[in-house]
Amino acid sequence: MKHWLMKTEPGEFGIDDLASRPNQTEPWDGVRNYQARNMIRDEMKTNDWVFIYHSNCEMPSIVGIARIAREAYPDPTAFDPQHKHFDSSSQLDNPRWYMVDVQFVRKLTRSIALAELKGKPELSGLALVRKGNRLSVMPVDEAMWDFILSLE
DNA sequence: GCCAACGTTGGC
DNA sequence: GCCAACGTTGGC
Repeated sequence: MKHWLMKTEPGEFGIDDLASRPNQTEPWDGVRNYQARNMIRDEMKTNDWVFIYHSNCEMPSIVGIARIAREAYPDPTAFDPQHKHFDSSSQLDNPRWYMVDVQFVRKLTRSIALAELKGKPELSGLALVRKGNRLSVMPVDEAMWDFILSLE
């Protein structure tokens, strides 16, 4: 069982939006970064745990927990010329971009801010706290996962 | 294959 | 809104 962190902008689609979806589940479309794509396509498995992280907002924070509800399948928004995330180089018979379905589990009892995470030596290896990090999907060591939950 | 230009991410 | 960091593009 792997552990992950996935970023989302609460102004676009936040943890509360996820919780209010049918089955509390949402296709995590729009990932257009190869490193993130490779993890989504090749490594994420059903029932893997996910931290939901709010980025690009007043207080960037880990806000909740989700699980992988469906393993990788082609991201249809890449095929739709009308869509914001359209990519003409992704072909139906050779999809370039993939997505998973993510299901809400629970919100944290308190949001844990990036600023707080940055101060923890236990998390120095976490990609999220490293300067210039732009990955929207990243693995989280089990030890770090447990440590972050202990801050709750 | 190099690298400058450009676009995007995302904290602050 | 600013800007550093980083990824992608495309000319050569």
